[in-house]
Amino acid sequence: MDLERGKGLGYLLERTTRLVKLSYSQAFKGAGFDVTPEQWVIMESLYENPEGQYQNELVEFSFKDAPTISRIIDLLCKKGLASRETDKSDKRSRNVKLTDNGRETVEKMQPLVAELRIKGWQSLSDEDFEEFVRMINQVFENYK
Amino acid sequence: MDLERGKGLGYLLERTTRLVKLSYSQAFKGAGFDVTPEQWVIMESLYENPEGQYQNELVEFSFKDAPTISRIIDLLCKKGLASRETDKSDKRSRNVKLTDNGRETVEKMQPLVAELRIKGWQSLSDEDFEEFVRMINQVFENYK
DNA sequence: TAAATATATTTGTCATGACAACTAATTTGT
DNA sequence: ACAAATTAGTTGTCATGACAAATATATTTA
Repeated sequence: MDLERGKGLGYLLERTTRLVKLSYSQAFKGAGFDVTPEQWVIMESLYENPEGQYQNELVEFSFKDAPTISRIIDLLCKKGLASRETDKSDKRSRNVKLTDNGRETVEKMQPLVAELRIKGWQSLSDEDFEEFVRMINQVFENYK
Repeated sequence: MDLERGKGLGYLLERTTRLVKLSYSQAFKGAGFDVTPEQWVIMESLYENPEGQYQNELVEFSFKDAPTISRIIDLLCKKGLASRETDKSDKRSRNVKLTDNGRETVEKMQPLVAELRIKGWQSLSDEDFEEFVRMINQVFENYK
């Protein structure tokens, strides 16, 4: 890589992340799923939490801000993939759950996502994976 | 990192990239520079190419699409940091250059950017850097 | 050379993401 | 108990980014 052009880490991270997202996005669309990668991440989290999650939990989990999460959930609800219910004991909170349709969609998408994840690691070893996770998390900590 | 939650590579890349961009963005703002990280990347490229660059060159360099680049340049021009001139021999092409003010701004920002780049690599060795570049570029190739 | 293609850029639309400001509900401090 | 502070979520605004479609100019090809 041509790092002498001074583009540095941010450039590498940014263009790769953009490509990964694009790849997921096109694969989803190509397989007939009207779901963005961002929506997928939320759906996966909801799938693993069948009792539902409060929006602030999703905010914490995703490192995105509350408005962003609010709008992603708006879209999931509009598409009938998730539902929102005001909490009985704290009327500020809204519990988000997948609908039956949402759960089915996650299950149908899982094999495709598994494939895409494998694709990303081609030509990289298990050790590489661990190293990569260590380093990217160090970078994350460095900017936190 | 809690990878068993199935978030995979995309999640790691995405949240880290978002944080890096946020960190740059806030540092720029805090230092009084009204420049986004995306605008900075373009400005840096233009600084290294004083003869100017055509928008399609910037598209290729950045891996972004033409509309995105067109709009980033709109903003740079609006802020008086860059200028656009229709090419004499090919009236479709527009040559983009930094203005004097744009060049000065780059020079003033450079030390801050250097600091931020160092910050990102804290606790990581030179070998780490090389490994990281190798791996992230492999991931990039895997999705290309 | 005229018609078909290709290229460079722009405009429109939508989703994401950051920030500020707002509403509504809950908790704290006195 | 009540005013102040905190918390959960929403709405507005702007920049970025992807995609589709449009415009304008160049190039190719029949």
